Amino acid sequence: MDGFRYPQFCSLARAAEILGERWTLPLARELMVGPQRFTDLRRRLPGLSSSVLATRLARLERLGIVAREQLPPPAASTVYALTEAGRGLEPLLREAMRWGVRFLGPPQAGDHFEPDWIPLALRFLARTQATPARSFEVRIETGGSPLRVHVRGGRSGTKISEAGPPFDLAFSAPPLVVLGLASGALDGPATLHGDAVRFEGEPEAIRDFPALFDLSLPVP
Amino acid sequence: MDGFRYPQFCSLARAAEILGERWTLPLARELMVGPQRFTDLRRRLPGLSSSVLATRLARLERLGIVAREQLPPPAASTVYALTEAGRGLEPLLREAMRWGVRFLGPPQAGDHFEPDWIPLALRFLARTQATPARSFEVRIETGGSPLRVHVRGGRSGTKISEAGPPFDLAFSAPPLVVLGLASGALDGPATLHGDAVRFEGEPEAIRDFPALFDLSLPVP
DNA sequence: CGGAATCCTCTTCGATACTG
DNA sequence: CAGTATCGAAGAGGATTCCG
Repeated sequence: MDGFRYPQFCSLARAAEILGERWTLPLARELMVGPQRFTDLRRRLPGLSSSVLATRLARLERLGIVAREQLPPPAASTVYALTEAGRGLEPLLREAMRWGVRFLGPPQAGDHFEPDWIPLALRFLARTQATPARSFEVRIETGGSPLRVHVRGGRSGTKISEAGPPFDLAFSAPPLVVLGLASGALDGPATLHGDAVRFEGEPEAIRDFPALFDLSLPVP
Repeated sequence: MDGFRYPQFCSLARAAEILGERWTLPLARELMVGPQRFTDLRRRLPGLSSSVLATRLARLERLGIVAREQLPPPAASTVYALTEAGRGLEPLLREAMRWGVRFLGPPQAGDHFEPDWIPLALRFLARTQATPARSFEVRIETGGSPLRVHVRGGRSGTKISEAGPPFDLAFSAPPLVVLGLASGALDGPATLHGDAVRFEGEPEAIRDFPALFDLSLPVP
């Protein structure tokens, strides 16, 4: 009842027993964005049935990777959040996301997409070696209030933070355009001056933007 | 026929599709040790049937993660080796191994164990922050010829290499004793002077050995 | 909203046996 | 040695329904 067991004395096998179940990795990614309600998770993971979701959450809770929390009265509801052990998955998810980029390819019909995957991806795919000393405020248009991410290159790699600090260039674009700019799949200057994007600051800075990330997408 | 597909435009989902199948992660770990024959893999992964192994290898080969190679005439035989993309799994496996340590626990009856997992684990679990400037030659007793690993602490983290360079302390021990010493689960000085271990050099250096690794096992 | 319970289908696993 | 072929059993997945 507690999943498959690899008969091996190896910590990688233990990790694989937990994470190797279907949907567990995408589920962990969603929780990495922030605490979510059961219904949020169902919406964000189309194809995942409620019974399987309940099973996965129960197991992760039992293992101490996820914890339920009660939201304060106004919005009284249960949310699922990562525990310490769950947040410890970040390096693993980061490397999985990096490795998977080579298999990403262009979006397929029916593929789901969440705007707030972009801030997560920028965080996970930020270069850790020296990058150009440029700073950006990226505003991701979601339909609702834009997500804001501050991106700063530097000697010790790219740093991602909440919006706020000064910037060379701020630009506002739809999620997939941000991804295209970060990967270099879209031509920076042309896109910046196109209809879909608004910006303020130094437009030339956009040329350095892709260098801040480890993200090379096959051009669609 | 090509496995489950998560309907998501996300590189983590692509990685999960490939690595989420049963046995794939342990299989990748075995290939990370070095190229292996079909039969080697069956022996090293008890419980994995030949048909499933063949299926996994075929898929990984099709995806360009594993390649067959022919050994030169004397030992004419096929081996499976990681390609570039396969070797690119190292950071992911490293983080999975690190994360899984918290679930490792003591060996269970029936758990399989390969001596050469120890060099791999030392490599993957080496600390990346500053560690004590001590160097060790670790000789892992396998029953056959000992595996040798050179471990050196320093300002930029622990470095693992083939045996060779000078050392403060060299010691020879069975695999699980090496693991116990690295994790701190075994008392260094007592173990070193016990029956199971032979050493040369500065015995006091053993006290610094656990500090060179990110490995804290729950004491059995 | 947040699940638990059912039911049914479809994989997939693992064992075994067999072959070049 | 390096697989393929076959097969029965188990389990996972998905849809749906119902309930607090």
